[in-house]
Amino acid sequence: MLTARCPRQTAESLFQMNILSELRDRFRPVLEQLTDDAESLLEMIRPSQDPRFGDYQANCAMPLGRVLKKPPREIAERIVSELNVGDLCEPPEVAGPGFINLKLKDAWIAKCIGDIAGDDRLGSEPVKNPRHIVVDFSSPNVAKPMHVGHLRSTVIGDAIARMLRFAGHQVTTDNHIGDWGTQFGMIIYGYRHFVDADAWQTDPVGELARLYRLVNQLTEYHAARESLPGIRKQLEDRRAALQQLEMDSQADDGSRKKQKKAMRRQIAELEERLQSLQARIDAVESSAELRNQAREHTDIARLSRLETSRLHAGDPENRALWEEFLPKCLEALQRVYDRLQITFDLTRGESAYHDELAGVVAELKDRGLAVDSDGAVCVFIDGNEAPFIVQKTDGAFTYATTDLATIAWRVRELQADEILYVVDSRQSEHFRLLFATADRWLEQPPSCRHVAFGTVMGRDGRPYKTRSGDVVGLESLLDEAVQRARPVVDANDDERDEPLLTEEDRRRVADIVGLGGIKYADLHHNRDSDYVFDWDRMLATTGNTAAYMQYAFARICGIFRRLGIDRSAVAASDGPVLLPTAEERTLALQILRFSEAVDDVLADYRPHLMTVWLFETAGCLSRFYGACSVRDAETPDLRNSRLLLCDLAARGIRTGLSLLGIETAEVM
RNA sequence: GUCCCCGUAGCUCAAUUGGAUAGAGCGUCGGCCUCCGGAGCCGAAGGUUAGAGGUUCGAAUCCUCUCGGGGAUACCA
Repeated sequence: MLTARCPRQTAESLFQMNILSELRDRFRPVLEQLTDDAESLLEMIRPSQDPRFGDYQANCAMPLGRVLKKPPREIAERIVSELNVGDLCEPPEVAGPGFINLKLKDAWIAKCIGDIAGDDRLGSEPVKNPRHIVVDFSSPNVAKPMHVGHLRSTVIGDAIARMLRFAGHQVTTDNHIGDWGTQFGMIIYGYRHFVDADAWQTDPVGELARLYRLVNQLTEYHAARESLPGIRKQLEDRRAALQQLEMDSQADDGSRKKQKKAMRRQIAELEERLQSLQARIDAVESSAELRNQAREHTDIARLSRLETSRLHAGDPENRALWEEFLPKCLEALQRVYDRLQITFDLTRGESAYHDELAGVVAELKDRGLAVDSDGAVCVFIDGNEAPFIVQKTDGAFTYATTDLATIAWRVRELQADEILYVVDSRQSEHFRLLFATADRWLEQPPSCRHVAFGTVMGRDGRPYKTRSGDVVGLESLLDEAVQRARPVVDANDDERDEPLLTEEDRRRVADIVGLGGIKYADLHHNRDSDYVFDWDRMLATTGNTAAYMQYAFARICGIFRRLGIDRSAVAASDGPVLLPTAEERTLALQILRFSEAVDDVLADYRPHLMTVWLFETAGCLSRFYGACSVRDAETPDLRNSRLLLCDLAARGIRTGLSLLGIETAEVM
């Protein structure tokens, strides 16, 4: 099996190397003769799950059989007889109820490998109709320190933005930070009453975080004390009711059983709430200082809300404090983003839209979309019980109003075609109402999409917290990741006869492995399921992890280094692509599927489909190593061909990881 | 109460959105090799896809009900 490599493609002559698209192009004219709706049937051409059924399969004969009222096998035979795929496939086979199985010719795979050998995009073609897509992600509240909850939005949003950009879309990443909300009133109040002047001088951001936590704690303390008697009463009532029910009913019928069950659950919930309220109260009362502060600031909740509304009303002193606090908060955020290598084109927080909110509400009312209801201004969307509140009884606007103003701005100023919100799935109702409102309000509403994701859980199956029950700060999380990655890096290098890494190298590699591990663990889960945060699995050197993938890359680099061969020289050389073994063929085909992986991710914004490709590629690579020696290849051509496969696999892995925001190291 | 999501191997997750015999990793057990980076490769065990009906050539996936878990639910963002 031997095929001459095509002449190098120039950068200008972009070509397509997407097997699925190619096959669909071949099927299209045939299917168009049979039906008006060829496109939906073309979707049914897909990679085979089982290699026994070839490389790809077309499942369109069965549904077509129903429409045309003919046996599906007969239709499949007809499609096959009219299909022109002789240059790329072995003769197609019809199997089962009417599956058409397609096996690619080795020669064609080899030719395609030759075509993409010099291509940095591995044959992934930029989209023909680029759109302007705003990706709204991360969006922390500035006065509060970032925590593990912000990680998913940040990592998933960044990966999606990178891939959209790679695919050729115009992308604007926008960090819609919370820089105008109630938390600012809280730190203003805290600053006025509790600031530690020395701490403020040396570590302003840390001091602001402390002030926020303090005010929050005191506020919750008073709220807890206030609600405690009510909860106790409820609990007693429930317990009494349950007892009554148990005495009344000798014979349990179904509904009574259910009632009791519901009651027990309510009791358990109340007990839990009572416990956590009590813990909050105890935390304050066990410290003399906090006890005093609580006594002196009984009205803290109302007063800090007042600070917020003063800020919004333009009070010069509060405004000055805000101006002073904000840059320091942004700096702290930037530190985290720098470490994660995440950038935003825009950081337009809520404050940027403040002046437009009154206009938004007025316009909604004029258009009859918003109405007064119980003193608040609301938009009601059919089919939703909950209102979309754009102005509260006290006259303040809500995040609903801000989000509407933001959409309008993005359409007006950015000419955005599409907006993606990478936000926790718990906010899906908000977005449903937001999008429905925007659709009715704007003349040319953009296409909006809530890219939702689940909660980060601990190993106990509950939301990830520290042992004391606090949320985990993001910076300490990143520190721990790097710290845990270091022994893994050390162990690998120490095993060598001659260690390759300097102290500085090791630090850098630990950074890459640790931070990559955190990102990869998040991204390799289907985004809408909750996922369990587990250090050991995250940094494992086996299995579907960043470390394993980074290792696969470094291993190839090591082979080239040991053989004294420059990788770029291999990609640029002209020589035949040879695929004599099953392992070489499988690896080659897998490499050609890179562009499918990019398409799959973007079809529904699911980065985990890229990790699937990466993991399968690494698997193909390992099997290839086992079966095919590069160094001891029988002929120079074969060796060169194998080097080319190695180089392409390495570049595929590096590119795939980089689209997920994950780095690689040539030596690790 | 209403609405939304979920339930797949011991554990963590997939399953190309209705396709063929439900797949990986970890863990367990058993093999391989003087192995270019073994962080490897091959194999085994492990499943009534929570349960019951239904739709059709075909269901983990769609519909109905039951059980179990989570979330949202009028002025926090």
